[in-house]
Amino acid sequence: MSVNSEEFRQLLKEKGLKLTTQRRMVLDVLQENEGQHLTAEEIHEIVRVRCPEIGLATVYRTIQLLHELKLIDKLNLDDGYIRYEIGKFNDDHHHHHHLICEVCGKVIEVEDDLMESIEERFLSKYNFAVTDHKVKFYGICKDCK
Amino acid sequence: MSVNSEEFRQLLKEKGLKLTTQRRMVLDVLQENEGQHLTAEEIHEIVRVRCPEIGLATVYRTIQLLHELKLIDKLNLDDGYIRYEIGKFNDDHHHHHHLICEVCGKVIEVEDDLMESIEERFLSKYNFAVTDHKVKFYGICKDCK
DNA sequence: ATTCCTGCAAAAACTTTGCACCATG
DNA sequence: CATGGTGCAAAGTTTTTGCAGGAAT
Repeated sequence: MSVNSEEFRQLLKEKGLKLTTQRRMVLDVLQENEGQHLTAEEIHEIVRVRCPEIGLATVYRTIQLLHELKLIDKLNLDDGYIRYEIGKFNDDHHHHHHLICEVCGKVIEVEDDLMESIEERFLSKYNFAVTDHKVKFYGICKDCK
Repeated sequence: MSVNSEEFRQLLKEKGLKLTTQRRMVLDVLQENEGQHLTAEEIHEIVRVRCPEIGLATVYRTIQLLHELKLIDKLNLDDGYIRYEIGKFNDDHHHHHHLICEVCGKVIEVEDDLMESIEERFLSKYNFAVTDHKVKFYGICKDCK
């Protein structure tokens, strides 16, 4: 499920990169906060508890790296921040979507593969081979009705 | 299809706002560039051809206003810009999705209502009433294969 | 040792705000 | 002529970059 230090070191090695305390800690924070949608600033604040000297720039650089390594997923909830979460699609493309309540702003995560039939249709209709998707549904959650 | 000056004036009046040359021109540009995904800066440059004295700040303010009036649609292609396009969902919720090619970056627009069955499912499964959605599919287009 | 990384501060990029003057209704 | 809008410039935010010192292999 989660990536241990040796696996991480190996992934970095393939790109000629090194495993540093800072990289390990940023990944740890993301892994420990699965299901959260954290901004760079939020990640920085959490990491700083254990590693007070870490700079925000390093967090930004690490986040980009983790995204390139496909360890984390980027998402945009239209609030002016880019948010990140640990990638759940490591285990065989099990995507999830976000239901965003327009009243309370709550974000509900949904695991669902219903999108697959649509993706097949795009292949036959437009000859476009979908490899990933990002879906946001806006609406009203059960508590706000 | 497109919003004329009187309709626009009426929409503004309901909010106690005035119809100005600048607002009319920004809306014109968006309407004339249907299918494009324009940034504030791009809109500014196009409007400036006809109205050289318009300021970028006015474009930003107008864009926000048009979005509140639901005349334009906001979209994010993860390139660091917020982009806008004339809303096609005026005519009875006929949404469209974006197919983004990971090789050439081309954005293909797709009109499709296949999402409806999924939305119905969210209602029964999560009691979440979807009112809107934003969908981006990433993949490889036919030209890049 | 060499190469890569980090922290800091400065810069960049995008967007918002304040204010005096101007335009609309 | 009252109210709201505009342009400009300044300030705000979020993110990126340059560089000298520090850490990893």
